[in-house]
Amino acid sequence: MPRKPKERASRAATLHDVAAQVGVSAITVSRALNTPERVSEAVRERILAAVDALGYVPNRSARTLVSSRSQTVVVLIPSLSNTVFIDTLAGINDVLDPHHYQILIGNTGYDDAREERLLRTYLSHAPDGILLTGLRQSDGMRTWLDKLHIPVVHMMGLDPQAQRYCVGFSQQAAGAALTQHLLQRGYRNVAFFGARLDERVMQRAAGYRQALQEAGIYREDLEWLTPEHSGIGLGASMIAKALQQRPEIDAVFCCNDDLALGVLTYCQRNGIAVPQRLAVAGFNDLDGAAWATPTLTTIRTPRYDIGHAAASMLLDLMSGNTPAEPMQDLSFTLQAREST
Amino acid sequence: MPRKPKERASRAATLHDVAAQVGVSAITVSRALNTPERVSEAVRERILAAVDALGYVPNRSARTLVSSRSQTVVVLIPSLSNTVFIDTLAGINDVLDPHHYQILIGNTGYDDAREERLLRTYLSHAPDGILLTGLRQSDGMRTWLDKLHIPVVHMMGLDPQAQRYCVGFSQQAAGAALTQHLLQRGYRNVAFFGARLDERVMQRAAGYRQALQEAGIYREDLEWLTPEHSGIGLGASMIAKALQQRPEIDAVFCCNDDLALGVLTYCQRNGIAVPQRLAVAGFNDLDGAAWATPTLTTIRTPRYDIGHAAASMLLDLMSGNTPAEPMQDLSFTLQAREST
DNA sequence: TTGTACGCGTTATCAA
DNA sequence: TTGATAACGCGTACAA
Repeated sequence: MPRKPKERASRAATLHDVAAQVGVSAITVSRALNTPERVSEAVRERILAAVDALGYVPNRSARTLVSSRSQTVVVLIPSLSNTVFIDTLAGINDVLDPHHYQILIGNTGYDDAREERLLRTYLSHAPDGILLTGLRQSDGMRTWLDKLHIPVVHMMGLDPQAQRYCVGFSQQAAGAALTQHLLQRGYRNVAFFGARLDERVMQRAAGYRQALQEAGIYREDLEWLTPEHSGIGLGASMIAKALQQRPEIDAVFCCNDDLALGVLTYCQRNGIAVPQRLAVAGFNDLDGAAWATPTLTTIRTPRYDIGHAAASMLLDLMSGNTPAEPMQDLSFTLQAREST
Repeated sequence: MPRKPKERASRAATLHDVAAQVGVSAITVSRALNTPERVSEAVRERILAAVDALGYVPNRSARTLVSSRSQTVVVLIPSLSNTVFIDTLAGINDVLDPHHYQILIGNTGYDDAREERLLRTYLSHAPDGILLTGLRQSDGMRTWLDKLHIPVVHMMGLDPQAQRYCVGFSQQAAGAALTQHLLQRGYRNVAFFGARLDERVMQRAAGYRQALQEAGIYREDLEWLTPEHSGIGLGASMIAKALQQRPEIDAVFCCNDDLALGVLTYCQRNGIAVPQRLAVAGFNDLDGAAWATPTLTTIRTPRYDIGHAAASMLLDLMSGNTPAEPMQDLSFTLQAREST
């Protein structure tokens, strides 16, 4: 049955509206917009004029429905207020934007249940690909993902079994490297401050333990772990408590720079000499680390590159290719500064 | 003609697949998921089991297409690495999430052309509502928006003509208030540091000028404006240059806290006494302001509340209601601390 | 409570 | 270069 145009109050213009105005068929308008070279220049110009005049905007839902390609990538990250993931997003965007992929950002809030809920919701957009943070997704998520045959790349960490596509670096190796640096500098009572205790923090803690155990001086009672959200204030209160409970500590490995900046502030306000009385190290090398007083020793993480490489790998997978290397280790750099 | 199911390799499960498995019609499955109370419990349970077994995920495109409601809201912000907008997003999310609206985040990068491009792209999702940052959208954007009859709420600033829906506070009044605070403290040669020079920064500058002009001591040559991106490093280099060019300045109004923290760092490293030799003030009251040495005087901005209120207003508009108050002034607070 | 018929706006396919 | 036709997967309207 031929289409009979409905007389609704004022709906958005469609391809048919543009086609009617120009006096061509809808498919010609579609081609004028998507494959302009396949439409004569005269017609094309009249079509583009009509598109402007009517304020026509293509309807992505219709396109997705019929072409079964959404040109959409879902990215799940734990937090929007953490520079690390924003930098990663920038890398992702720089790769996908030129290819006209839309990015749907999901903020999991470091919450596994929420991550699973978000994923299910976002799957309804029929994304062409998915980028996930970390590798500790629940079995439920794995099941959904396996059924849908949508390419997935994991960011930040590495898969010990190398069974999934992933781009990142060894958080544990980085934790060990930073701890060894402290040991080399002569510190013996090295504390570890961990907040939020997500996958990556716990891997850094594992690296810390490993290095101290190898040196034969690991002590469980020099670890302060809290599920609280990280922040400068938290770092300040943690060092206050730690110095009271274990005054012998002479160095602190903070699981991120925010905590470390809090420790530095506390030391400055309380006349604790850094790095003489206490060495302080952070993780990530945020903007503030190089500007702190004293400047902060930390681990520089390749987060922009991780986003960039993960998106590139995903692009490859979405084109039906198999990446040569399913696991990319982008490594890290020890940034030694005044605080140690 | 009745639908004939295609035999494709392995597509995602559809309502029909679930229906076939259970032995009911597709519409019954649809009802079981959307209005469960209208389906008998026995059938519903079998349907839910089949949904799980098949890994069925509803197709949003199809739903949007047929119902002409996308349950989607587009939010355009200038930057993801600025805490201000992340906090705003949190407020938006807390309102829209419970109503099952999806948020599409567009990052304009403080670029008007990019904002317009992004908007056009995102309009293809047929959003039910739009949240924009600021009020300086191009004429092109206004035209598109007017044609589509999609509710729009502007965030952060206020419309002088009160012709558009907006939630924010007067950036100019805040700039004036902070400047008056410096004058009250006895500072006379008050400099202004502006970076990136977006709409809001220029309004703060206008407030700064207004206050100094009212005091009869405005000097054009104490303004340092740069289109560069803001940052701690930039603040440090700006104060270095300013002190060299105009050694008489005794206070600095930085257009945001990042610049101000850079100024503080520079002063600390160069033995410049704050606030005795130089007063320093920022804008926004970020986490670091209260932890700086000395603590930083700044303007606390209600950014979470702005997001919350803007989303609430949009929700109202999307339901077809007309908000009682089209313009909400959420005001600001002067946070006086040690640096002044 | 359940089902049938139809169309949402677009593109793939095939034909002219 | 252009067009006719048929889907894509779902919800609305109506019927049983």
